[in-house]
Order: sequence, then C-alpha cells, then structure tokens
Amino acid sequence: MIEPHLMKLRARDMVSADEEKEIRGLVSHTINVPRDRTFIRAGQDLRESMLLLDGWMARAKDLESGQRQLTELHVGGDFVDLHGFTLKVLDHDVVSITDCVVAAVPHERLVAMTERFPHLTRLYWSMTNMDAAIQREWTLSLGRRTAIARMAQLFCELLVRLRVAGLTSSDSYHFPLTQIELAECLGLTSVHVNRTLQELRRLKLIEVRDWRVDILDLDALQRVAEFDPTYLYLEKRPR
Amino acid sequence: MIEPHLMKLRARDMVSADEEKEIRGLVSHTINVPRDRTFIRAGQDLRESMLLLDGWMARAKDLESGQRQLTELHVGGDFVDLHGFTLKVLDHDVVSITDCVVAAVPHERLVAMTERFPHLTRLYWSMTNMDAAIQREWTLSLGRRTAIARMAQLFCELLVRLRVAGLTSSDSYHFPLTQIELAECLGLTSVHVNRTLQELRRLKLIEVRDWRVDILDLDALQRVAEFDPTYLYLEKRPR
DNA sequence: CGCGGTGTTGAGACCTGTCAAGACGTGTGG
DNA sequence: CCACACGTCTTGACAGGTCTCAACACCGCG
Repeated sequence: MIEPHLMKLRARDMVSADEEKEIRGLVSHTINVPRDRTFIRAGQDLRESMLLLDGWMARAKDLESGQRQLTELHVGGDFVDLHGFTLKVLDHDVVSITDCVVAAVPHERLVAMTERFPHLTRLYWSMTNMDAAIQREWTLSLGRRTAIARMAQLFCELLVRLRVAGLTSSDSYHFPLTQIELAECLGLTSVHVNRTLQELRRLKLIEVRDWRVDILDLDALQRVAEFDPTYLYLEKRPR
Repeated sequence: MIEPHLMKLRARDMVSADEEKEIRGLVSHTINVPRDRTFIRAGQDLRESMLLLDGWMARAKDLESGQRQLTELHVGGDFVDLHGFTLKVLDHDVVSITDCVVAAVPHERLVAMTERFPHLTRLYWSMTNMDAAIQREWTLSLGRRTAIARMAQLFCELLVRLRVAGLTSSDSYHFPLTQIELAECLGLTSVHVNRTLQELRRLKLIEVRDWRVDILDLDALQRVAEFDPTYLYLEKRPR
C-alpha cells in the first residue's frame, strides 16, 4: 500500500533498508475517507500527519463569498499535510475529491525520526519543499498564463506526477475532478473551463471524458503550457 | 546583523542559548548585492543558502514572453533559499529589489545542524513551510481575489511580516518596489496597478509614495483584503 | 540639459465572468 | 421498471474587469 510513496521518495534520493523500515514503522493506522469531505480543517490542532495511499485529495482555501481556490492536488503516495508536522495547524483545508484511503503518522514518531534519522529528515524536508515548488508553478500559472496554458500546464504536471507514482498508462490517466473542481484549481469559472476544454479538444491536444484524460499530442501540449518539469525535481540526488 | 532573523525564529518557538550559538556559527561570510540583480539563477547548483540581512529580494519565475511573476517577497531576516538546502537547485530565480546584504550559510554546516540539533532542524523546516503558506495565500489572491483585494492583502501581509522583524513604525513602512514590480507580484499590469493604487487612496485606506506605505485605515484595509494573519504562523509553539 | 526609468492617463479591445436555461446521466424511491 | 431529483455539463447573450497601446509628465542623474 505504501509502495507509491516509496517510489516517490526513491525517485529523489536513495532510501536505505533501515530507512525503509523506519518509514514503514511510521504509520499507526489507516482511515477510509468518503468523497467530498473536509478531511482536515484549517486551524484544527494536529497530532498526526496523513499519507494518502489511494484516491485524490486537494488543499483548499476559501473566501467569504464562498469562492474556493485549490492550491494543490494530491494523489496516491503524497503526504497531504507533512508540513502540518512542524506547523501544528494548517492554513488551509484538506478535502477529499474521491473516496480515499489514508495512513496516519503520529507526530511523535516523526519527532523520533528527526532525532535518529537525519538523512531521512532531510529527504522528507525536501518533499515539503517540492510541494512548495508545485504551488509556485501554480502561482505562475494563475498570475501570468492564459486559461488554455494554465489547463495544459496542469495536465502535463499530473501526467508526470502520476507516472512517478506508477499510476499512468502511457499518456493517459484517471482524472476524477469535476469541471467545477478543475475551475477551482485554475482560478477560472466552470463555464470557462468547459469552453477551454473544448478548445483543447478542438486543437487535438487532449481528450477529457469518462473521468479520464487522454493526451493526444504531448509535445504540443507542453509547448502550449511552456511546461518544464524541472520544478518537479525528478533527479535522484543526496539530500 | 542577524537579530531580525533571530526575532523571526523566536516569534515561532523557543531558541536555546546553544541553538543561538549554532545559528551564529552557520554563517561563513557576507555578500553585498546591488539592486536589480539576479542573485541566484534557477537551475544553478547550490552549495550554500542565503540569509538576507538587509534589503529586499524576491523569488521570480518567467515565461518565454518575458512576463514575470514574483512568487514571494523577502525582507531582512528571511532565508531566501533555505529550501535550496534540500533541493540543491532552485526552480526560480532570486532577484534583488534593492541593494542587499546577504549572509552565506554552507550546506555542510546545515547538514551538521540536522545531525546535532533536531529541534533546530524542525524549526528551520517549519520556516520553509511558512514560506509555502505565504505562497499559498498569494495563490488564493491570484486565483480568486480582485485587483484591489489582492493589493490590500499584500500590504497587510507586509505590515505584519515587517513588524515581526522590527522593521515598521506604527502602520507605516518602507516599500521599495516599483509599480512594475508590484504588478509582477499581483499578476496584473503596471497600468492597472497604478489605477488600483489610486482607488485605494481614493478610499482613504492607504497612501503609497516616496517608497513608503502609510496605512490610513488598517481595519478597512483588512476587510477589503479579507486578511487573516493565521497563515503567517505568529504563534510560539514547540515545533 | 538631455536621458532613461517610472508614473499617469485615455481609448478601445479582449478575455473571462455572470446569468440563465436546457441537456444529460446517474442514483433513488415508488 | 419508471419517474423523479439532483448534480454536472453545455450553450448563448451580455457584462465587466483587466489588458494593450500610446502619449505624455515627472524626476533623478550624468
């Protein structure tokens, strides 16, 4: 069940047998979360961090008007609130997009890890920094990219991230977001998302239907997005 | 010189005498950086992280068209690329807004810190997570706030952050960004920034001139921005 | 005194949002 | 098995916030 997570780590650095054992020992229990729930609420005191084993979740921030912005999407293998380990409280909600299976990691075990496994600590530190890098790319999208480039960017990013976790088949993947949720990622309205999706289809770059993304022309899609996967830190290096 | 940095840390957790000594020993040398330079370039190999002692810097990402998005502003006391310690390479540039003084911290000293000071490690880890929280708030701004709310949000954030570092006088602070740079923060054009600034002045919320921000009505400004400082993590807690 | 960067203003264009209605699909209860 | 309800998707007409382009003012500096 935590294989996608180990794959994700091992794409970035070596994980020794001892470290793998430590990681496996971090988890205390698993939780099933139905779709469309606010799983972690902003401001709530945290005593454990949550490793997403299966399903999709998102980080969400709201305005009073009810307008919502998703700031990151999470898939199997992602820690959805590892940053909560040091922050103790989140500034955003974590919501489930689909039914999910989640593993709880008590903070005291993470404290123990920082005391006995400095290298593993640095590796997990780097994972939260990679999350920040993803958010930075989204910031660039929202600030400077057009609707179509923003959307292309997101579909490129997800292809790479899902591939790292072993969750794709060629240039195609399961994509469970409604157009409303997609709009909340992209800072658009669902109406405009609908039209932009049609535009991408018309250009024969991508096909989205039946909760599935099929990328028809990856090169062209990346050009539209000005996609450069550097920010996903796929290189294996000592951290 | 590193007092603003210590203030920033101590606003979030206790720092023992031993830890303070360790922190002071991290710095190897200082560097003067003239204004308007690309100080750290995306993709460049990093062997040290940079602590900003004085001046303003920013994280910048570009599109091919030359459009630029600033994803975070840095003031005295901020580590501008502590995340570079674990990432080894940045996905963005770090540019100087003003003349700056920077202290270099070799990564090998940070590695040693992670091996001997787990608590300090967690505290610095939390600092990179707080940077991510700031970026998340900017993402919300760019995705969902109007131009005027975005701008109000930024001025509120800077007031709080500068106050923590001891760099304000009441509701007023030095603000060295041009309208062009402000536009690059807010995902707007400089023309629209100019008009939005006039609107804020017309509403008697804020006055910006001579490189200085004077907040005339903080309550009202915060209401326009829907500003909630929770995301700046000003509580002192064990990390 | 002239230059370059920044700030200011106006007119018009365009991208995206708003509002509204209807189609489609899936799950539920009768 | 049908009827209905509800959420999502789709489409159209129109509105509006922000951008583009352009010109000019301002100001510090060499």
